[in-house]
Amino acid sequence: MRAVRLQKLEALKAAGMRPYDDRYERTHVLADARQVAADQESDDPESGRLVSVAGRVMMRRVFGKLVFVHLQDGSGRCQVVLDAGTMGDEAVQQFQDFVDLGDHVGFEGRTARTKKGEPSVWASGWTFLSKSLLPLPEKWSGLSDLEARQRERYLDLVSNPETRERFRLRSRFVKELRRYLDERGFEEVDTPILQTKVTGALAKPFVTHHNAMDMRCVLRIAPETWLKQCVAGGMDRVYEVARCFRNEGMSPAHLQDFTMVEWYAAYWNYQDNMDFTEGLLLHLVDVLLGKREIEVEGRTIDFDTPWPRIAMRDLILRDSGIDYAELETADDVRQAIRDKGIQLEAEGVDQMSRGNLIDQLYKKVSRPQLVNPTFVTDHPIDLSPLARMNDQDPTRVDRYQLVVNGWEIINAYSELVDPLDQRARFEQQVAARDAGDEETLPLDEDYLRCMEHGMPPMSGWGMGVERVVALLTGQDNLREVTLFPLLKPLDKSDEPAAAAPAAKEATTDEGETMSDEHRALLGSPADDVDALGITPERARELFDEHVKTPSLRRQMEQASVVMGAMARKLGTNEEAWRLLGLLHNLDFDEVKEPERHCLVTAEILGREGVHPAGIHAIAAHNDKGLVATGIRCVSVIDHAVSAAEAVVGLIHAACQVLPSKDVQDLKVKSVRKRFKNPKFAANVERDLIERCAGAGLELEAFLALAVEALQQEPVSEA
RNA sequence: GCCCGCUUAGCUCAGUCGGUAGAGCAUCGGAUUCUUAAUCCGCAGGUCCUAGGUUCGAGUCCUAGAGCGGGUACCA
Repeated sequence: MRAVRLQKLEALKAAGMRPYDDRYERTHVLADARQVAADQESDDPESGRLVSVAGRVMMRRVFGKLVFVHLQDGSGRCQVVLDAGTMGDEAVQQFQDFVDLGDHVGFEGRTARTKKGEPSVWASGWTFLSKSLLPLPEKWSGLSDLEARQRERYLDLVSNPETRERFRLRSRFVKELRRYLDERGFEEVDTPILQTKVTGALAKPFVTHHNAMDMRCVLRIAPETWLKQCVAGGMDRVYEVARCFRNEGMSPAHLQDFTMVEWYAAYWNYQDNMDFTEGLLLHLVDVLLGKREIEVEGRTIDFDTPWPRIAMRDLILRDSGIDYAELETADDVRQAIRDKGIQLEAEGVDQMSRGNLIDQLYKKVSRPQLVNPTFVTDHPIDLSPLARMNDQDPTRVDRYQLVVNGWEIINAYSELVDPLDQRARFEQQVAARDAGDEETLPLDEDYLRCMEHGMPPMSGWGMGVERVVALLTGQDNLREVTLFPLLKPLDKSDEPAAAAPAAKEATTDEGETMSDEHRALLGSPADDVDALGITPERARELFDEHVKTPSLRRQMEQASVVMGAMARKLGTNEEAWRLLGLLHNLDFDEVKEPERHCLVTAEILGREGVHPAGIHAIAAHNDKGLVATGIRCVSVIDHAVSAAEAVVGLIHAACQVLPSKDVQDLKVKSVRKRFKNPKFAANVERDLIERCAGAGLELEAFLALAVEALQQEPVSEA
């Protein structure tokens, strides 16, 4: 079909037309042209307006020398009629010969109505604007495959009007929200997305690397603390439409890249906040929908105010019969939940803190029941490190969440502005982190300093834009209101797996020293791993258990340091790379046969559930034993492990010939010289070091990086 | 993470018990000056997601993998 269209493209060029024009002067958008045609007194083109319109050809019906075309632009659709009598045989014939569904075409003509009364433009001439080479989706069903609709959203937008409407509503929603806030004295600001600390929420961040500053950065998970600093600076009311990123599980109600609106207003508390919020959202619902009831998943949601305000304690008491105010410890709460026969699905219930248990209980028994907008207020203090403590009850905070249809739409509080209390809360967070809680806030001295300079009382909130828009448009999946959600690439050519078969092929006639079982253990290469699948603590235990020789221990620790430096340089997962360095020779003390070296490590790490790419990287560094059977360096990590493990040998040897034997006195230049001298430390495999190229580092830069890393983080032989 | 499901023509979808892979729309050729998912006649169009396996024979059965979706867990 594409070939046919390419032929047409050539043909129309040969006929002197331009397949891709640069502009077209429109007098009317299609919806307006159609309206003009509908409103005119006579059906007759003679009495119609002379107009020019443009759009995509969506449908065509041919009656010999009479052609009906449905044209679509951003405003809608309008029919265009071409007839030989008005336009001439040749122009109609050329249109027939050259134009396909999907092409963009401009028409001049007069507004009119057909004999059947359809408002139309009676064309007197047409202009080619853009040739399409690929066909549109089926005209009646449109594009329905969800994956295709996300990968090729433009086709979804062209062929499914309801999709177009949904995104139009999202756009209007944000515009109207801005207008509402602007009119009430809020200033819109922009705060950093790229930052050095995780602040403002409890979530795992995306980690990246700043090359010029050579430092770890994270993408923001919330703009909260920046906005409060704006208020401290005298911007009494601020807001931001903030793209935020959270590196957490995906679900219909969670995106990793999403839009949150936050605002803060000085001198308000959370009660003021609720009043304001009710007015704001009701206004948006009225303006955007023109009605206050909507249907989602067969349920009716009624936005009519006032919305109930229920304290979390009362809510849970109502729904489960448990009054957590009477339960002082986590164990008491756990017991009460068990006594009521309530089953919490969450993992780690046995270790959960009191606050977390209450939160889980709420999510289980109460939140799903909340269909109409409801303010859930007065949360336990330990889940709200940035919220103001309640004056009467120090175990809870002045906070609310707005829940609609079981979704948390808004999270708000009277902000904590007491620097001493804030510091204590941060310290609790740090303690929780030390106790193993992964999602805690780090102590933020910059923010505390701002607070110590004085912050006015204030209240504000964060609202998930996608969630609200999904609600208003009756969608149950946030991807339906995200134009281009993240999808895995389909193009297999750029995946590392494509390179692996080549390595396999090259070795078919070589010795088979490895069993299939072993081969299976060795994993598959990948440029990076999100998580190695082993904790640092466990890696250290394995290290202590298997590696006894002091020099080997030193060598592995140094390799770990170098791997860490490489990861920072390359912007990859530093922790995983460090662990690979630490574990790469795990079996060296225990395995005597060189060809079995790494296989035992692979077995051990396989049992520990280590990421296959990591096992592959370690296995690939024993080129003496395993290269014959096909395990060789393919990915970035593979090359990095080899280069790191070899370079520490060279550096150690170079240190030994220094008078002080101290790495601090080692010069990069001398390491470079030693490298070039094959007689120096002859058993250090230079070709392994050169694998740094495969990790994207030039030799000289890599040597410097390794030396500096070991100087900054010396490893003693103990 | 774990569990379940889906993947067939450009699009929307059938495909029986394991026995020559189908329809509609779109495309291509033909008829048609008032259609509204036009109609009528005809042609063409396939990596049945990928790789293995079982079988005389696999879209169909088995194994592994990929993409997507759903559920569940995690998630201010």
